[in-house]
Amino acid sequence: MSPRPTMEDVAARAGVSRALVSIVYRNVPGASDETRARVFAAGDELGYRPDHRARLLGSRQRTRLIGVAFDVRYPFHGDLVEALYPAAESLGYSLTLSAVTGSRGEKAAVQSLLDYRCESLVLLGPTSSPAALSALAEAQPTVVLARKVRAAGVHVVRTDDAAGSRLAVEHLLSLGHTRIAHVDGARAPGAAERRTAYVQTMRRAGLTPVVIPGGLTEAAGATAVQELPQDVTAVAAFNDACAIGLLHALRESDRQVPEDIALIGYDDSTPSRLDHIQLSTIAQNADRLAAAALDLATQTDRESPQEVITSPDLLTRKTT
Amino acid sequence: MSPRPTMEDVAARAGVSRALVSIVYRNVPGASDETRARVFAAGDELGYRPDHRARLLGSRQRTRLIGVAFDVRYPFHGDLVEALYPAAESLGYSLTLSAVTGSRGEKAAVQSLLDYRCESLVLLGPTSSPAALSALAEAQPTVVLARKVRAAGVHVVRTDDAAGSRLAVEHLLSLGHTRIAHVDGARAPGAAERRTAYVQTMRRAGLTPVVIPGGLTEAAGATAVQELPQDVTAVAAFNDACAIGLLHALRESDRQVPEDIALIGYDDSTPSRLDHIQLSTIAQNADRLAAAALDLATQTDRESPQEVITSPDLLTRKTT
DNA sequence: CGCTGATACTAGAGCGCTCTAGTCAGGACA
DNA sequence: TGTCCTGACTAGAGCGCTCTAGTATCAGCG
Repeated sequence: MSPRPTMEDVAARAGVSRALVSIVYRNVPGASDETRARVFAAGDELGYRPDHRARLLGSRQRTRLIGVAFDVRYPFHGDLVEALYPAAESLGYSLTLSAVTGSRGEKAAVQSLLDYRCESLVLLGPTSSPAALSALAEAQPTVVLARKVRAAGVHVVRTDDAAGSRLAVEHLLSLGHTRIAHVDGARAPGAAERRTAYVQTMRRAGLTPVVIPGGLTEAAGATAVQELPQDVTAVAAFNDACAIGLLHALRESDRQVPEDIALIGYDDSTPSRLDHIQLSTIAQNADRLAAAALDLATQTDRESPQEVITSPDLLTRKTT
Repeated sequence: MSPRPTMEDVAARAGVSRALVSIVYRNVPGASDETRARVFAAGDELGYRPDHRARLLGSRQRTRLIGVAFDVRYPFHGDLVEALYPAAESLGYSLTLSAVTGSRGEKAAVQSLLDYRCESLVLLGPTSSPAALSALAEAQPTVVLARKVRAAGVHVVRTDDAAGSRLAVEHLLSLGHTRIAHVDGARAPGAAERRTAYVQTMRRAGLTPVVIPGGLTEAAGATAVQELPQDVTAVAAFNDACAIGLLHALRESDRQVPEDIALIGYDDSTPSRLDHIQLSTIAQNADRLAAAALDLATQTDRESPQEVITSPDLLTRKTT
């Protein structure tokens, strides 16, 4: 295993100084096109790649590194990470990931990001206290993605729960439904907003809201079916899991979806896409969220922590 | 934003040299207990954390850094990453992650790991060619996790598909089934091994194997139901998706699972755990895989690339 | 002919660590 | 007294870069 070539090696081979190689590889002005080509050729021949660590160490102020903490257990975090990469690249930043797992807490994940001296932090659905988040924000720009929090100095990017709920109800209304129930998410984050938006949208349409206590699990959805008034023709559920529970309970009691009852979920989770489920749902737009998060993360003006709220999208599948 | 404290700051505050602070923080011999305590106290007061980048740069040969490339789209990769963290820690290594996404290929992911000068590479279910993998293995120990490949110099850690298939069939046999069919995975990776093991296990039990062409999607499973002989009382499917397709098609044709037909999948995927599915399945043991992968990754003797095959576990839920 | 101002390039310090090769004090021993 | 440890600590080079402050060369110009 021969040691990897360094700038020195490339410089020697190209017959220039180390500094010039640096100039060429950083793509900054100060070298002729001819020399650039020669340096790159030498680098390629040696299989040279700049050492990221040394590069970061050397660059005085800006590391152009953004730390991302995500939870491996949430598929949606995967979608966000996927969207964050190109967003970071287009801003000239690179990403370093740190996973939160069952056995590795958020604190450990964030700490390892800080050890890499990230310029800013993007935390996906963090569960830390507002105080802990504020403490992080003091040292570097910190963006909370996909969770609603109020913490001093912390930027927040999330989707508009009220708008999503409205979207779901309006979709059902546009399909001609008038007896629309909402199975709520109890005290889950976002449940209150979705419930309120449902009620308001119904009222605005001159209809009577019917809120049925639910929860964020399939079991909760299945139980809620028993509370469903007979005349209800459509249900907007708090989330996909709840909707799927409803779906199966309805099918078991021989009610056809969407013929007898239309059903819409919330989240666009993986199960919602299964062939035999094909749940209509509300999707958060990962690309928009990612772009907004990185915009805030790279914003140097640290005066005003911001809250960016993006609107979700309606995904009609086969249950409406 | 005051710059983060460095070793110099800690040294000054503790009244010792920078080198001694290094000794203390690396937890190596060469400092008295009393001084250790004083240095740590000074560090804590300043909120000092060693700079990971500088640490890696400075340490001549060994970076004790393992690069992990995973695909954000596979929940199982999340399980593996989760298992890798503690495994790495117990060996005194740290992990750096790089995600493969729809828009970010394996090559880019691996390249960024190499830019961090990882000592070795662990690739989760890589799709690169054996030649490309071999090329990587020339520069540093490379472990392919959860994919069967033959590439020169590359370590492979995977679960034993044949054993898993055998486990599934033996489970059905132990339940008293004798007419057991296998819905296969066509040309999917692992399908041949699982099919062969099924056939052998059946023959060894003196039974006639029934292999039905399937695939790795729900649709494939649903279609396979039509090919199912009437007298079959149990099915071992290629994977969970296929089994779930079977499950729904069976239910639609009013056949009860497990009463009329028992069903077992393979993978322990998220949908298999859903309340109304509760699919019995074969699970890969992430902890064992992770431990074996890191064992190989940190093995300095590079003479013999190894293949470690761990055995999977049977998970009985409600379909058998 | 010197002066200005590019452009192309280089020397060398410095980033925050690790690590080798020390120094220094004190104790054991002859 | 001198020699040889040993344990505690330090000086300083070096890791592979970046970046400031240069130098060298040349064209243009009065």
